[in-house]
Amino acid sequence: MEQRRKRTTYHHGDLRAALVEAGVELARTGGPHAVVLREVARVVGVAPNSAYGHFATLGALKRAVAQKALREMGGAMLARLARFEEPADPAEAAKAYLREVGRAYVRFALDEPGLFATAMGGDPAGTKTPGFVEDTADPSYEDRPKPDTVVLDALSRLTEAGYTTPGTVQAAVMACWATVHGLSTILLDLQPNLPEAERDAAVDSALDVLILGLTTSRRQP
Amino acid sequence: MEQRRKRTTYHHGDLRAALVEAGVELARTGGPHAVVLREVARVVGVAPNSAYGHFATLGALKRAVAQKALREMGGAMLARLARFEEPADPAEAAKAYLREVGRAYVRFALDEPGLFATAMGGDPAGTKTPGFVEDTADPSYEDRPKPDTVVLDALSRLTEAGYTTPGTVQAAVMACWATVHGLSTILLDLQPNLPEAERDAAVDSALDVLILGLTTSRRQP
DNA sequence: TGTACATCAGTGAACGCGCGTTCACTGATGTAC
DNA sequence: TGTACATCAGTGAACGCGCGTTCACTGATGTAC
Repeated sequence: MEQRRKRTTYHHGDLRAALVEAGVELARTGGPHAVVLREVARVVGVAPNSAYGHFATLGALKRAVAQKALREMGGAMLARLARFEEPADPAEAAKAYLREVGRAYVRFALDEPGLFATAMGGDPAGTKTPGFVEDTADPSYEDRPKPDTVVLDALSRLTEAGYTTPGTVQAAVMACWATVHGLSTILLDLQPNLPEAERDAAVDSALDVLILGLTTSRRQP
Repeated sequence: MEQRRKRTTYHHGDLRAALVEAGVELARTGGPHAVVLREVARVVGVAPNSAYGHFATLGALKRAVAQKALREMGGAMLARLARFEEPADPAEAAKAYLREVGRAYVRFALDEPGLFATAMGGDPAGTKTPGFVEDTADPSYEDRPKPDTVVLDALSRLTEAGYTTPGTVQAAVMACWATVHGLSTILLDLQPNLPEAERDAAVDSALDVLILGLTTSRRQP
């Protein structure tokens, strides 16, 4: 809590980025609630008010932190998916890929609960911030999609495999998202003490139901 | 914020219940974050420290409030379900009932976002409270199940209708819960501005996928 | 190459706030005789 | 029925805390000549 970096130069160099980065680390440990202006400044080793040169308000800083957390989640999912070996059969591959995307989503939530809550937490009582550019074009974002992009990608593969028609993708997205997001928040907030084995079984069986529902024709045979 | 009730007697009568009730009302309006000891006391019209006669700590009060919110959710779901007209065919009835349970869950979340967040919010930084009975046997709770009981009930009806085998109920619970809870949190936190029509469509199609997945045999035909 | 000066980036001190919790207390209540 | 007194339930004032934000400032930087 009182770790602070030494600094030799008077000018920092890139204080804005340092503030956001410190905010992300605080969020990682303690969730969005832990992103507190004075603590962020303390970690960076800078006066409490120096953030006002770069952010109009704490809310603006928190929004930047949330953006970064969201991208870190997308990046983590992508990294895991890169290691995924696809089945030969394209239909099976599409299903297995979607399952893996679901697992990756939940895994990030469980591994990084603070960042997950920060990324997903709604607008954290932040007000509008006129005068400051909100969605900074951070070059480090480019290889890191938002998680919903990853989910969408998996669904379009399912469509290509002939399972869902393009018209129903919209609906399928919500079903997928609800399942993985629901699993994540339930396991984190409501069932935090579930043994690991049961947890994994719950995730897999919920994904079973999801994929079965997505790949079964709407008209019963 | 500064509404306070007048009180004629020095002794309150049932201050404990009044504090919890005031807490629930604050949670209804502003979520768990709004349940603040001094504000609760203010609303009841009592000294800020008087709560310590009934709760060891703010955390204990918040936990009581969360319990009550959870029961209010269960009650609201039950009230809606009582108005539900079942199809004649028992298999269809079981499916339609589950769908209605899902709708009731999400509806409560959308209608009472503050209470929903309070009921579902994990342990809100509250510590253990030795010396105080935690799960008070409040008689007003008896007709109000917890929401998960309602979901479980719907699933056992599905089992009776021959859709799921008793062994897979555990798994089915998680799939259901994830869908309805995920829908709720997504629509509240991540997509708060979705038009009502699209929102309802999203809920229904996600429930479609869920029910289809639950009622389709695991082995593809 | 060296100096003057405008601009920039971070500082130091202070503000007012609402919070949870503590302490010693006092007014009201109910029971015993 | 009336009084004494122990118990109970809420009080008043204060504590120390960390917060977001403001103000006038000063040290460092870069550009013009």
